[in-house]
Amino acid sequence: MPWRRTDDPYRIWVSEVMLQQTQVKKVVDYYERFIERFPDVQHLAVAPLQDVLKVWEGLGYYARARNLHKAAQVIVEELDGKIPVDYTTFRKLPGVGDYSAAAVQSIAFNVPYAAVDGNIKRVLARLFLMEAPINDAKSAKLFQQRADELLDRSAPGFFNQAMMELGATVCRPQSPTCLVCPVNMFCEAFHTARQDEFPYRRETKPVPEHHLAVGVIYRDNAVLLTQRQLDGLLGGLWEFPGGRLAEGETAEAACVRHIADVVNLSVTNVRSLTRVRHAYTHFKIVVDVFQCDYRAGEVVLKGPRDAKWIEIAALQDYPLPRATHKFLEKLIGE
DNA sequence: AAGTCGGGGAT
DNA sequence: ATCCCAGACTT
Repeated sequence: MPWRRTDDPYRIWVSEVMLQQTQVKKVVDYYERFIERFPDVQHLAVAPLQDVLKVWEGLGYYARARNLHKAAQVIVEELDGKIPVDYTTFRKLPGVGDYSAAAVQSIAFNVPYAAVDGNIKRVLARLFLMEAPINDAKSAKLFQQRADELLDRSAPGFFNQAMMELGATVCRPQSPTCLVCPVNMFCEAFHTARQDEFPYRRETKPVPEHHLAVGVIYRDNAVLLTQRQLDGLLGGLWEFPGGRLAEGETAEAACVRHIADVVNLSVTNVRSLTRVRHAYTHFKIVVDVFQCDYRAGEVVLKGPRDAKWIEIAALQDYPLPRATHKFLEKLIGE
């Protein structure tokens, strides 16, 4: 991992933010490109948010990028441009929670805080037969206490990384390889052959599926792209206008209706392009994509933060959601 | 304490 | 299909 070969606290911080709820393999390329484009906290602080989102495009949880950007500005403006060597100060920065504060402070500065992430909770649950569900907020304090007790205060960064590495490679969710585990002699689950029962999890709820219709509106050689508000789902990313189907409504009718509602345009020659599916954390979507031609009206936004007519070739300059990328190729092929 | 917020690899 | 990932923030 490239962030293991540096002692630059900025780089270690960036890696820890990217690694939130994201697997190492996925992060590596994004990390390399991010560091190349924003090599230090000053470069990140002065960069336009759109540039940061473009580099983050496809990594998900875009609030991480917005918070990282904002935190960099706070560091430059209020903290002398240096990552604070202090847990409490660093923890106050936007996007820095208990885990990231402990990880960065311990790995970059050798400050003795125990990090607790998903991997470590699983390792602890098995080591001590902890029945607290690892996906329940009520369990957090218990796992933190166990981690605090176990922490090697002479080498906290090394210890935290070793615990996570153990969880990622040996003490895996399914089929842990206990026979080659370096700490199996300490593990209560292994001693009682109950490693497959742990960790406990609280039940998760089924996710609903929504049906959407969006329209690619052509006018001269351009199409209309709208930007989402900065807060909420996919904040700051660009997309084609559309929305959910009403009860009993056809996708085509919903497309025309939402275009009238969201950007105040009337369109004509509506033709179906394709259908894509995508899964978010709390719901799934089926999106019917239409192409259509501008007929009349002036763009007035209800919902989006901004809108622009752009040429198809310029789409690659904008941060777009994965669901949009799923039909972009068909659009360019036209 | 529960809900929101992406995307993809592993199984 | 389902799980779950080097979580943080809002309500």
